[in-house]
Amino acid sequence: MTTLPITTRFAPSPTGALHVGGARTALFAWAYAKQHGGKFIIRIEDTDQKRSSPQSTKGILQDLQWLGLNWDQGPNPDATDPYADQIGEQGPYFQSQRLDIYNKHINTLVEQGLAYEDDGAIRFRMDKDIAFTDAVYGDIKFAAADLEDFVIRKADGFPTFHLAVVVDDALMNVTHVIRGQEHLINTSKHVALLDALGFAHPTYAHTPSIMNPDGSKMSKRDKAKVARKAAKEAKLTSMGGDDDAFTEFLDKKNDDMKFTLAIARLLELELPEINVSDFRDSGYLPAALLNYIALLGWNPGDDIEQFDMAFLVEKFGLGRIGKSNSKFDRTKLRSFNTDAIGNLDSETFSKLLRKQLSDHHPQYNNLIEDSTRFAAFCAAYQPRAHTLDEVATLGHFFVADNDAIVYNENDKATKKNLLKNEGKGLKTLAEFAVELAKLEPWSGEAGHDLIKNYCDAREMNMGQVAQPLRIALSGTTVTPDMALTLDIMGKSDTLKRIERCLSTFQSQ
RNA sequence: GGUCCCUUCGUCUAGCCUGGUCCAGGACGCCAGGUUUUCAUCCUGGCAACACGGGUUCAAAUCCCGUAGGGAUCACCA
Repeated sequence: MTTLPITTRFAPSPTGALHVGGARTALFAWAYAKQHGGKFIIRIEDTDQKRSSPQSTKGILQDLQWLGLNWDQGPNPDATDPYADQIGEQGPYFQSQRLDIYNKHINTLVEQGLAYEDDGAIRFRMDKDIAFTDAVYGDIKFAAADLEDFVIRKADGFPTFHLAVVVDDALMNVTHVIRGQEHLINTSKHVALLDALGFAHPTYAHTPSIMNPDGSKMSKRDKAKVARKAAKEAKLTSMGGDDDAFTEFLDKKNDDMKFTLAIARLLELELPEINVSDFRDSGYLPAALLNYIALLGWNPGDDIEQFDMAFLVEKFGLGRIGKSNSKFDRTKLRSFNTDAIGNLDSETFSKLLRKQLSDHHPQYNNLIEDSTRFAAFCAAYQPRAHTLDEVATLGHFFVADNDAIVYNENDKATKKNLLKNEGKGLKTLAEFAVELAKLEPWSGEAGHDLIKNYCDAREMNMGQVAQPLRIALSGTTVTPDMALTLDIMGKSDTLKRIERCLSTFQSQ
Protein backbone atom coordinates (compact mmCIF):
# COMPACT_ATOMS: atom_id res chain seq x y z
CA MET A 1 0.00 0.00 0.00
CA THR A 2 1.17 3.46 -0.75
CA THR A 3 1.27 6.21 1.82
CA LEU A 4 -0.77 9.22 0.93
CA PRO A 5 1.05 12.53 0.82
CA ILE A 6 0.20 14.84 3.69
CA THR A 7 -2.76 16.87 2.52
CA THR A 8 -4.40 19.77 4.31
CA ARG A 9 -7.09 22.13 3.27
CA PHE A 10 -8.58 25.46 4.14
CA ALA A 11 -12.31 25.41 3.54
CA PRO A 12 -13.86 28.83 4.00
CA SER A 13 -17.51 29.53 3.67
CA PRO A 14 -17.86 32.50 1.29
CA THR A 15 -20.29 34.43 3.43
CA GLY A 16 -18.00 37.34 4.23
CA ALA A 17 -14.43 38.50 4.27
CA LEU A 18 -11.46 36.49 5.51
CA HIS A 19 -10.81 37.45 9.10
CA VAL A 20 -7.67 36.95 11.14
CA GLY A 21 -8.93 33.78 12.77
CA GLY A 22 -9.52 32.20 9.40
CA ALA A 23 -6.17 33.45 8.21
CA ARG A 24 -4.44 31.72 11.09
CA THR A 25 -6.22 28.45 10.40
CA ALA A 26 -5.18 28.74 6.77
CA LEU A 27 -1.63 29.55 7.79
CA PHE A 28 -1.34 26.48 10.02
CA ALA A 29 -2.79 24.19 7.37
CA TRP A 30 -0.52 25.69 4.74
CA ALA A 31 2.58 25.44 6.95
CA TYR A 32 1.87 21.83 7.84
CA ALA A 33 1.49 20.80 4.21
CA LYS A 34 4.63 22.69 3.20
CA GLN A 35 6.64 21.16 5.99
CA HIS A 36 5.81 17.68 4.79
CA GLY A 37 6.13 18.41 1.12
CA GLY A 38 2.43 17.72 0.88
CA LYS A 39 -0.54 19.41 -0.70
CA PHE A 40 -2.61 22.36 0.36
CA ILE A 41 -6.15 22.58 -0.95
CA ILE A 42 -8.58 25.48 -0.97
CA ARG A 43 -12.18 24.33 -0.99
CA ILE A 44 -15.11 26.71 -1.01
CA GLU A 45 -17.95 25.55 1.22
CA ASP A 46 -20.87 27.30 -0.38
CA THR A 47 -23.69 24.97 0.62
CA ASP A 48 -25.59 27.86 2.15
CA GLN A 49 -27.26 29.22 -0.94
CA LYS A 50 -28.64 32.27 0.77
CA ARG A 51 -25.50 33.63 2.32
CA SER A 52 -22.76 32.59 -0.09
CA SER A 53 -21.57 35.06 -2.67
CA PRO A 54 -19.02 35.13 -5.50
CA GLN A 55 -17.73 38.45 -4.17
CA SER A 56 -16.82 36.84 -0.88
CA THR A 57 -15.12 34.00 -2.70
CA LYS A 58 -13.02 36.41 -4.71
CA GLY A 59 -12.19 38.50 -1.68
CA ILE A 60 -11.05 35.49 0.33
CA LEU A 61 -8.92 34.22 -2.52
CA GLN A 62 -7.36 37.63 -2.95
CA ASP A 63 -6.57 37.93 0.77
CA LEU A 64 -5.01 34.49 0.83
CA GLN A 65 -2.84 35.48 -2.09
CA TRP A 66 -1.83 38.73 -0.45
CA LEU A 67 -0.74 36.71 2.58
CA GLY A 68 1.28 34.48 0.29
CA LEU A 69 -0.55 31.29 1.23
CA ASN A 70 -0.48 29.69 -2.17
CA TRP A 71 -2.40 26.50 -2.82
CA ASP A 72 -1.90 23.41 -4.95
CA GLN A 73 -5.53 22.68 -5.65
CA GLY A 74 -8.63 24.82 -5.70
CA PRO A 75 -10.07 27.78 -7.56
CA ASN A 76 -7.62 29.50 -9.86
CA PRO A 77 -7.11 32.86 -8.18
CA ASP A 78 -5.91 34.49 -11.39
CA ALA A 79 -8.98 33.50 -13.37
CA THR A 80 -11.71 35.96 -14.18
CA ASP A 81 -14.17 33.33 -13.07
CA PRO A 82 -12.71 31.10 -10.35
CA TYR A 83 -15.91 29.06 -10.40
CA ALA A 84 -15.17 27.95 -13.93
CA ASP A 85 -11.40 27.80 -13.78
CA GLN A 86 -10.01 25.47 -11.15
CA ILE A 87 -6.70 23.78 -10.50
CA GLY A 88 -6.33 20.15 -9.42
CA GLU A 89 -7.50 16.64 -10.18
CA GLN A 90 -9.96 16.17 -7.37
CA GLY A 91 -12.31 19.01 -8.05
CA PRO A 92 -14.57 20.67 -8.42
CA TYR A 93 -13.53 22.64 -5.35
CA PHE A 94 -16.84 24.41 -4.86
CA GLN A 95 -19.29 22.34 -2.89
CA SER A 96 -22.18 23.81 -4.85
CA GLN A 97 -20.73 22.00 -7.85
CA ARG A 98 -20.58 18.61 -6.14
CA LEU A 99 -24.22 17.89 -5.45
CA ASP A 100 -24.27 14.61 -7.39
CA ILE A 101 -21.43 13.29 -5.32
CA TYR A 102 -23.16 14.11 -2.07
CA ASN A 103 -26.45 12.68 -3.20
CA LYS A 104 -24.82 9.40 -4.06
CA HIS A 105 -23.50 9.04 -0.54
CA ILE A 106 -26.69 10.28 1.05
CA ASN A 107 -28.66 7.70 -0.89
CA THR A 108 -26.35 4.97 0.27
CA LEU A 109 -26.94 5.95 3.86
CA VAL A 110 -30.68 6.00 3.36
CA GLU A 111 -30.62 2.60 1.68
CA GLN A 112 -28.68 1.18 4.58
CA GLY A 113 -31.16 2.62 7.03
CA LEU A 114 -28.53 4.86 8.57
CA ALA A 115 -30.40 7.97 7.53
CA TYR A 116 -34.05 8.77 7.07
CA GLU A 117 -36.34 11.35 5.58
CA ASP A 118 -37.82 13.98 7.88
CA ASP A 119 -40.12 16.69 6.45
CA GLY A 120 -38.24 16.88 3.18
CA ALA A 121 -34.82 16.87 4.83
CA ILE A 122 -32.70 13.82 5.51
CA ARG A 123 -31.37 13.03 8.95
CA PHE A 124 -28.50 10.82 10.00
CA ARG A 125 -28.94 8.51 12.98
CA MET A 126 -26.60 9.11 15.90
CA ASP A 127 -26.89 6.05 18.07
CA LYS A 128 -23.35 5.11 19.00
CA ASP A 129 -20.79 6.36 21.49
CA ILE A 130 -18.09 8.40 19.78
CA ALA A 131 -14.43 8.77 20.62
CA PHE A 132 -11.61 10.32 18.73
CA THR A 133 -8.21 11.81 19.37
CA ASP A 134 -7.56 15.41 18.55
CA ALA A 135 -3.97 16.37 17.84
CA VAL A 136 -4.37 19.45 20.00
CA TYR A 137 -7.00 18.61 22.60
CA GLY A 138 -6.28 14.94 23.08
CA ASP A 139 -8.91 12.25 23.64
CA ILE A 140 -12.48 13.42 23.28
CA LYS A 141 -15.52 11.28 24.08
CA PHE A 142 -19.25 11.62 23.68
CA ALA A 143 -21.92 9.28 24.98
CA ALA A 144 -24.61 8.20 22.52
CA ALA A 145 -27.27 9.52 24.87
CA ASP A 146 -25.95 13.05 24.47
CA LEU A 147 -25.94 12.90 20.69
CA GLU A 148 -28.85 13.70 18.42
CA ASP A 149 -29.75 12.82 14.86
CA PHE A 150 -28.81 15.64 12.52
CA VAL A 151 -29.71 16.84 9.05
CA ILE A 152 -27.36 15.86 6.26
CA ARG A 153 -29.48 17.08 3.36
CA LYS A 154 -31.60 20.19 3.56
CA ALA A 155 -35.02 20.45 1.97
CA ASP A 156 -33.50 22.60 -0.78
CA GLY A 157 -31.51 19.57 -1.91
CA PHE A 158 -28.17 20.90 -0.73
CA PRO A 159 -26.14 18.87 1.72
CA THR A 160 -25.36 20.36 5.11
CA PHE A 161 -21.84 21.28 6.02
CA HIS A 162 -21.43 18.08 8.02
CA LEU A 163 -22.10 15.74 5.16
CA ALA A 164 -20.21 17.75 2.56
CA VAL A 165 -17.11 18.25 4.66
CA VAL A 166 -16.79 14.56 5.45
CA VAL A 167 -17.30 13.40 1.89
CA ASP A 168 -14.96 16.00 0.45
CA ASP A 169 -12.16 15.49 2.93
CA ALA A 170 -12.30 11.78 2.22
CA LEU A 171 -12.49 12.08 -1.56
CA MET A 172 -9.81 14.73 -1.70
CA ASN A 173 -7.53 12.53 0.42
CA VAL A 174 -7.19 15.11 3.14
CA THR A 175 -4.98 13.59 5.82
CA HIS A 176 -5.05 16.42 8.38
CA VAL A 177 -8.06 18.53 9.16
CA ILE A 178 -6.93 21.74 10.86
CA ARG A 179 -9.80 24.00 11.78
CA GLY A 180 -11.27 26.22 14.47
CA GLN A 181 -12.22 24.93 17.90
CA GLU A 182 -15.90 25.63 17.25
CA HIS A 183 -15.84 22.41 15.24
CA LEU A 184 -14.56 20.25 18.06
CA ILE A 185 -18.06 19.15 19.03
CA ASN A 186 -19.10 18.80 15.39
CA THR A 187 -16.33 16.33 14.97
CA SER A 188 -18.47 13.74 16.73
CA LYS A 189 -20.89 14.00 13.83
CA HIS A 190 -18.10 13.81 11.31
CA VAL A 191 -16.52 10.77 12.86
CA ALA A 192 -19.87 8.96 12.89
CA LEU A 193 -20.46 9.84 9.28
CA LEU A 194 -16.99 8.73 8.30
CA ASP A 195 -17.60 5.33 9.88
CA ALA A 196 -21.00 4.95 8.27
CA LEU A 197 -19.57 5.79 4.88
CA GLY A 198 -16.57 3.55 5.34
CA PHE A 199 -13.98 6.29 5.11
CA ALA A 200 -10.74 6.44 7.08
CA HIS A 201 -10.40 9.09 9.79
CA PRO A 202 -8.16 12.02 9.03
CA THR A 203 -6.10 13.48 11.87
CA TYR A 204 -8.09 16.26 13.47
CA ALA A 205 -6.41 19.32 14.96
CA HIS A 206 -8.61 22.04 16.38
CA THR A 207 -7.20 25.45 17.09
CA PRO A 208 -8.25 27.70 19.96
CA SER A 209 -10.15 30.89 19.21
CA ILE A 210 -8.85 34.40 18.82
CA MET A 211 -10.68 36.84 21.06
CA ASN A 212 -10.98 40.57 21.50
CA PRO A 213 -9.09 42.20 24.37
CA ASP A 214 -12.37 42.27 26.33
CA GLY A 215 -12.74 38.53 25.98
CA SER A 216 -15.53 38.52 23.43
CA LYS A 217 -15.02 36.59 20.25
CA MET A 218 -13.43 38.58 17.48
CA SER A 219 -15.95 38.96 14.74
CA LYS A 220 -17.04 41.15 11.90
CA ARG A 221 -19.83 42.41 14.11
CA ASP A 222 -17.28 44.27 16.18
CA LYS A 223 -17.16 47.06 13.64
CA ALA A 224 -20.91 47.56 13.82
CA LYS A 225 -20.60 47.52 17.59
CA VAL A 226 -18.11 50.39 17.63
CA ALA A 227 -20.12 52.40 15.11
CA ARG A 228 -23.38 51.83 16.98
CA LYS A 229 -21.89 52.99 20.24
CA ALA A 230 -20.46 56.14 18.68
CA ALA A 231 -23.71 56.88 16.86
CA LYS A 232 -25.63 56.68 20.11
CA GLU A 233 -23.17 58.92 21.90
CA ALA A 234 -23.42 61.44 19.08
CA LYS A 235 -27.19 61.06 19.23
CA LEU A 236 -27.54 60.31 15.54
CA THR A 237 -31.11 59.52 14.57
CA SER A 238 -30.93 59.56 10.82
CA MET A 239 -28.36 58.52 8.31
CA GLY A 240 -30.16 59.82 5.26
CA GLY A 241 -32.22 57.37 3.30
CA ASP A 242 -33.68 54.44 5.14
CA ASP A 243 -34.46 55.65 8.66
CA ASP A 244 -36.30 52.50 9.65
CA ALA A 245 -33.32 50.36 8.84
CA PHE A 246 -31.09 52.79 10.68
CA THR A 247 -33.25 52.54 13.76
CA GLU A 248 -33.01 48.79 13.54
CA PHE A 249 -29.26 49.12 13.25
CA LEU A 250 -29.16 51.14 16.45
CA ASP A 251 -31.36 48.55 18.12
CA LYS A 252 -28.95 45.80 17.13
CA LYS A 253 -31.54 44.32 14.79
CA ASN A 254 -29.03 44.42 11.95
CA ASP A 255 -25.28 44.96 11.52
CA ASP A 256 -25.44 46.62 8.14
CA MET A 257 -21.95 47.60 6.96
CA LYS A 258 -23.52 50.44 5.01
CA PHE A 259 -24.44 52.20 8.25
CA THR A 260 -21.23 51.20 9.97
CA LEU A 261 -19.13 52.80 7.26
CA ALA A 262 -21.33 55.88 6.96
CA ILE A 263 -21.12 56.50 10.70
CA ALA A 264 -17.39 55.97 10.70
CA ARG A 265 -16.98 58.51 7.90
CA LEU A 266 -19.25 61.03 9.56
CA LEU A 267 -17.70 60.81 13.01
CA GLU A 268 -14.17 60.09 11.78
CA LEU A 269 -14.12 56.81 13.68
CA GLU A 270 -11.36 54.27 13.59
CA LEU A 271 -13.07 50.94 13.10
CA PRO A 272 -11.28 47.94 14.59
CA GLU A 273 -9.35 45.88 12.08
CA ILE A 274 -10.91 42.42 11.90
CA ASN A 275 -10.51 41.23 8.36
CA VAL A 276 -7.27 40.55 6.59
CA SER A 277 -8.14 43.33 4.17
CA ASP A 278 -8.53 45.77 7.06
CA PHE A 279 -4.97 45.11 8.10
CA ARG A 280 -3.80 45.45 4.53
CA ASP A 281 -5.55 48.81 4.21
CA SER A 282 -4.06 49.99 7.47
CA GLY A 283 -0.62 49.30 6.14
CA TYR A 284 0.40 46.13 7.89
CA LEU A 285 2.88 43.90 6.10
CA PRO A 286 1.77 40.33 5.43
CA ALA A 287 4.99 39.06 6.99
CA ALA A 288 4.26 40.85 10.26
CA LEU A 289 0.61 39.83 10.36
CA LEU A 290 1.45 36.20 9.62
CA ASN A 291 4.22 36.17 12.19
CA TYR A 292 1.96 37.65 14.83
CA ILE A 293 -1.03 35.40 14.26
CA ALA A 294 1.20 32.34 14.10
CA LEU A 295 2.30 33.20 17.61
CA LEU A 296 -1.29 33.39 18.77
CA GLY A 297 -1.63 29.79 19.81
CA TRP A 298 1.64 28.42 18.57
CA ASN A 299 5.29 28.97 19.39
CA PRO A 300 8.53 27.28 18.43
CA GLY A 301 9.32 26.30 22.02
CA ASP A 302 12.34 28.51 22.46
CA ASP A 303 12.36 32.25 22.94
CA ILE A 304 12.32 33.10 19.26
CA GLU A 305 9.29 35.25 18.46
CA GLN A 306 10.11 37.03 15.26
CA PHE A 307 10.55 34.74 12.32
CA ASP A 308 9.75 34.34 8.66
CA MET A 309 7.58 31.74 6.99
CA ALA A 310 10.52 29.54 6.12
CA PHE A 311 11.18 29.23 9.84
CA LEU A 312 7.53 28.50 10.54
CA VAL A 313 7.42 25.81 7.89
CA GLU A 314 10.51 24.21 9.35
CA LYS A 315 9.45 24.35 13.00
CA PHE A 316 5.68 24.06 12.88
CA GLY A 317 4.01 21.17 14.65
CA LEU A 318 0.47 20.33 15.72
CA GLY A 319 1.72 19.34 19.16
CA ARG A 320 2.83 22.86 19.96
CA ILE A 321 -0.55 24.45 19.32
CA GLY A 322 -2.00 25.73 22.59
CA LYS A 323 -5.40 24.80 23.96
CA SER A 324 -6.60 28.05 25.43
CA ASN A 325 -8.06 31.03 23.62
CA SER A 326 -5.90 34.08 23.13
CA LYS A 327 -6.64 37.75 22.93
CA PHE A 328 -5.62 39.71 19.91
CA ASP A 329 -3.16 42.39 20.98
CA ARG A 330 -2.92 45.11 18.34
CA THR A 331 -0.08 46.79 20.20
CA LYS A 332 2.15 43.80 19.85
CA LEU A 333 1.18 43.35 16.22
CA ARG A 334 2.07 46.99 15.68
CA SER A 335 5.45 46.42 17.26
CA PHE A 336 6.09 43.47 14.95
CA ASN A 337 5.01 45.60 12.01
CA THR A 338 7.36 48.42 13.01
CA ASP A 339 10.23 45.97 13.01
CA ALA A 340 9.15 44.42 9.73
CA ILE A 341 8.97 47.82 8.06
CA GLY A 342 12.33 48.78 9.49
CA ASN A 343 13.89 45.61 8.15
CA LEU A 344 12.65 46.15 4.61
CA ASP A 345 15.27 47.18 2.07
CA SER A 346 14.69 50.76 1.07
CA GLU A 347 13.59 49.89 -2.44
CA THR A 348 10.84 47.58 -1.22
CA PHE A 349 9.70 50.09 1.36
CA SER A 350 9.52 52.78 -1.31
CA LYS A 351 7.45 50.54 -3.55
CA LEU A 352 5.00 49.59 -0.80
CA LEU A 353 4.65 53.11 0.50
CA ARG A 354 4.05 54.44 -3.00
CA LYS A 355 1.25 51.94 -3.48
CA GLN A 356 -0.28 52.69 -0.10
CA LEU A 357 -0.28 56.43 -0.76
CA SER A 358 -1.57 56.24 -4.29
CA ASP A 359 -4.31 53.78 -3.29
CA HIS A 360 -5.56 55.70 -0.29
CA HIS A 361 -4.12 59.22 -0.19
CA PRO A 362 -4.34 61.08 -3.50
CA GLN A 363 -3.02 64.27 -1.93
CA TYR A 364 0.41 62.63 -2.11
CA ASN A 365 0.33 62.21 -5.89
CA ASN A 366 2.72 65.08 -6.63
CA LEU A 367 5.20 64.02 -4.01
CA ILE A 368 5.20 60.44 -5.27
CA GLU A 369 6.00 61.63 -8.77
CA ASP A 370 9.04 63.61 -7.67
CA SER A 371 11.60 60.85 -7.30
CA THR A 372 14.20 62.91 -5.45
CA ARG A 373 11.78 64.28 -2.90
CA PHE A 374 10.02 60.95 -2.54
CA ALA A 375 13.33 59.20 -1.86
CA ALA A 376 13.95 61.66 0.99
CA PHE A 377 10.40 61.12 2.19
CA CYS A 378 10.95 57.37 2.33
CA ALA A 379 14.28 57.77 4.11
CA ALA A 380 12.57 60.05 6.62
CA TYR A 381 9.67 57.77 7.44
CA GLN A 382 10.88 54.20 7.13
CA PRO A 383 12.55 54.29 10.55
CA ARG A 384 9.55 55.84 12.26
CA ALA A 385 6.59 54.15 10.59
CA HIS A 386 4.51 51.73 12.61
CA THR A 387 2.27 51.06 9.66
CA LEU A 388 2.41 52.19 6.05
CA ASP A 389 -0.77 54.15 6.42
CA GLU A 390 0.48 56.01 9.45
CA VAL A 391 3.07 57.67 7.24
CA ALA A 392 0.30 59.51 5.45
CA THR A 393 -0.73 61.09 8.73
CA LEU A 394 2.77 61.80 9.98
CA GLY A 395 3.89 63.41 6.75
CA HIS A 396 0.71 65.25 6.01
CA PHE A 397 2.21 68.71 6.49
CA PHE A 398 4.56 68.09 3.58
CA VAL A 399 1.70 67.87 1.11
CA ALA A 400 -0.63 70.36 2.71
CA ASP A 401 -1.07 73.83 1.20
CA ASN A 402 1.28 76.35 2.70
CA ASP A 403 -1.71 78.29 3.92
CA ALA A 404 -3.11 75.25 5.67
CA ILE A 405 -0.32 75.13 8.25
CA VAL A 406 -1.72 76.36 11.52
CA TYR A 407 0.41 78.54 13.79
CA ASN A 408 -1.11 78.66 17.23
CA GLU A 409 0.14 81.19 19.79
CA ASN A 410 -1.31 79.08 22.59
CA ASP A 411 0.52 75.94 21.57
CA LYS A 412 3.01 74.90 24.20
CA ALA A 413 5.83 74.14 21.79
CA THR A 414 5.19 77.37 19.90
CA LYS A 415 5.34 79.40 23.06
CA LYS A 416 8.54 77.74 24.12
CA ASN A 417 10.39 77.88 20.84
CA LEU A 418 9.11 81.06 19.20
CA LEU A 419 7.39 83.42 21.61
CA LYS A 420 9.22 83.09 24.91
CA ASN A 421 11.66 85.85 25.96
CA GLU A 422 10.10 88.54 23.80
CA GLY A 423 9.99 86.36 20.74
CA LYS A 424 13.61 85.24 20.80
CA GLY A 425 12.85 82.27 18.61
CA LEU A 426 11.07 84.42 16.06
CA LYS A 427 14.02 86.75 15.87
CA THR A 428 16.40 83.87 15.38
CA LEU A 429 14.16 82.41 12.74
CA ALA A 430 13.94 85.72 10.89
CA GLU A 431 17.67 86.20 10.98
CA PHE A 432 18.39 82.64 9.94
CA ALA A 433 15.88 82.84 7.11
CA VAL A 434 18.03 85.51 5.46
CA GLU A 435 20.94 83.08 5.38
CA LEU A 436 18.75 80.23 4.22
CA ALA A 437 17.40 82.28 1.34
CA LYS A 438 20.94 82.70 0.04
CA LEU A 439 21.58 78.95 0.04
CA GLU A 440 22.35 77.85 -3.48
CA PRO A 441 22.21 75.14 -4.65
CA TRP A 442 19.54 74.01 -2.25
CA SER A 443 19.91 70.70 -0.47
CA GLY A 444 18.85 69.34 2.88
CA GLU A 445 22.41 68.45 3.73
CA ALA A 446 23.60 71.97 2.95
CA GLY A 447 20.69 73.39 4.94
CA HIS A 448 21.63 71.25 7.87
CA ASP A 449 25.26 72.39 7.66
CA LEU A 450 24.09 75.96 7.48
CA ILE A 451 22.18 75.53 10.72
CA LYS A 452 25.21 73.97 12.34
CA ASN A 453 27.61 76.69 11.27
CA TYR A 454 25.13 79.39 12.16
CA CYS A 455 24.77 77.95 15.65
CA ASP A 456 28.46 77.23 16.16
CA ALA A 457 29.31 80.83 15.30
CA ARG A 458 26.87 82.10 17.88
CA GLU A 459 27.44 79.46 20.52
CA MET A 460 23.86 78.28 20.23
CA ASN A 461 22.36 74.81 20.38
CA MET A 462 21.12 73.59 17.04
CA GLY A 463 17.71 73.21 18.56
CA GLN A 464 17.44 76.96 18.89
CA VAL A 465 17.23 77.19 15.13
CA ALA A 466 15.88 73.76 14.25
CA GLN A 467 12.86 73.91 16.53
CA PRO A 468 11.56 77.29 15.33
CA LEU A 469 12.16 76.07 11.80
CA ARG A 470 10.15 72.91 12.44
CA ILE A 471 7.26 74.96 13.70
CA ALA A 472 7.39 77.22 10.69
CA LEU A 473 7.33 74.24 8.34
CA SER A 474 4.82 72.00 10.08
CA GLY A 475 3.15 73.96 12.85
CA THR A 476 4.69 71.51 15.32
CA THR A 477 8.10 70.46 16.54
CA VAL A 478 7.58 66.95 15.27
CA THR A 479 9.25 66.39 11.93
CA PRO A 480 11.88 63.99 10.64
CA ASP A 481 15.57 64.69 10.59
CA MET A 482 16.19 68.32 9.55
CA ALA A 483 18.19 67.58 6.41
CA LEU A 484 15.53 65.22 5.09
CA THR A 485 12.77 67.58 6.07
CA LEU A 486 14.37 70.37 4.02
CA ASP A 487 14.92 68.02 1.10
CA ILE A 488 11.28 67.04 1.05
CA MET A 489 9.98 70.54 1.57
CA GLY A 490 12.12 72.24 -1.05
CA LYS A 491 13.47 75.79 -1.00
CA SER A 492 10.48 77.70 -2.22
CA ASP A 493 7.93 76.28 0.22
CA THR A 494 10.41 76.38 3.07
CA LEU A 495 10.92 80.11 2.64
CA LYS A 496 7.23 80.77 2.09
CA ARG A 497 6.26 78.97 5.27
CA ILE A 498 8.90 80.77 7.31
CA GLU A 499 7.68 84.09 5.98
CA ARG A 500 4.06 83.28 6.71
CA CYS A 501 4.94 82.06 10.17
CA LEU A 502 6.86 85.25 10.96
CA SER A 503 4.12 87.50 9.68
CA THR A 504 1.47 85.58 11.56
CA PHE A 505 3.09 86.38 14.88
CA GLN A 506 4.52 89.79 14.01
CA SER A 507 1.11 91.15 13.11
CA GLN A 508 -0.15 90.31 16.57
C1' G B 1 -29.31 24.37 31.64
C1' G B 2 -27.01 19.56 29.09
C1' U B 3 -22.50 18.22 26.64
C1' C B 4 -17.30 19.22 25.20
C1' C B 5 -13.05 22.11 26.24
C1' C B 6 -9.83 25.66 28.74
C1' U B 7 -7.27 28.41 33.25
C1' U B 8 1.21 30.77 34.38
C1' C B 9 2.96 38.45 34.56
C1' G B 10 -2.08 43.69 31.93
C1' U B 11 -1.50 40.72 27.03
C1' C B 12 0.96 36.59 24.00
C1' U B 13 3.52 32.66 26.08
C1' A B 14 8.06 28.97 27.86
C1' G B 15 8.05 25.41 31.62
C1' C B 16 3.58 20.76 32.77
C1' C B 17 3.46 14.69 29.41
C1' U B 18 8.98 12.37 31.72
C1' G B 19 7.63 16.12 39.89
C1' G B 20 13.43 18.68 42.32
C1' U B 21 18.01 22.55 37.87
C1' C B 22 11.56 27.71 38.56
C1' C B 23 11.73 32.32 45.37
C1' A B 24 9.05 30.67 37.36
C1' G B 25 12.21 32.42 31.52
C1' G B 26 11.12 35.39 26.93
C1' A B 27 8.14 39.01 24.11
C1' C B 28 4.63 43.31 23.72
C1' G B 29 3.06 47.11 26.90
C1' C B 30 4.20 50.02 31.22
C1' C B 31 7.85 52.71 34.51
C1' A B 32 12.98 54.79 35.11
C1' G B 33 17.53 56.12 32.84
C1' G B 34 20.72 56.78 28.30
C1' U B 35 21.48 58.08 22.83
C1' U B 36 19.11 61.67 19.38
C1' U B 37 18.52 69.46 17.59
C1' U B 38 12.18 67.46 17.95
C1' C B 39 9.40 62.92 17.17
C1' A B 40 10.23 57.98 16.21
C1' U B 41 13.98 54.35 16.27
C1' C B 42 17.77 52.27 19.33
C1' C B 43 20.30 50.78 24.21
C1' U B 44 20.21 49.66 29.66
C1' G B 45 17.52 48.65 34.01
C1' G B 46 12.86 47.85 36.74
C1' C B 47 7.66 46.41 38.03
C1' A B 48 4.61 42.26 37.09
C1' A B 49 1.89 35.61 37.08
C1' C B 50 1.61 29.48 38.62
C1' A B 51 -7.39 30.99 39.56
C1' C B 52 -8.88 28.83 44.53
C1' G B 53 -9.28 24.59 48.03
C1' G B 54 -7.99 19.74 49.26
C1' G B 55 -4.93 15.43 48.43
C1' U B 56 -0.44 12.27 46.78
C1' U B 57 4.95 12.95 47.68
C1' C B 58 10.97 13.92 51.14
C1' A B 59 9.58 17.53 47.19
C1' A B 60 4.06 20.11 42.92
C1' A B 61 3.38 25.49 38.30
C1' U B 62 4.13 20.27 37.10
C1' C B 63 0.23 14.22 39.29
C1' C B 64 -5.15 13.35 41.39
C1' C B 65 -10.01 15.27 43.19
C1' G B 66 -13.20 19.30 43.94
C1' U B 67 -14.72 24.57 43.50
C1' A B 68 -14.81 29.04 40.83
C1' G B 69 -14.26 31.59 36.27
C1' G B 70 -14.06 31.54 30.88
C1' G B 71 -15.02 29.58 25.89
C1' A B 72 -17.55 26.33 22.39
C1' U B 73 -21.90 23.77 21.08
C1' C B 74 -27.02 22.33 21.51
C1' A B 75 -29.85 25.30 13.43
C1' C B 76 -32.68 22.24 7.19
C1' C B 77 -25.25 28.34 9.25
C1' A B 78 -20.59 26.85 8.45
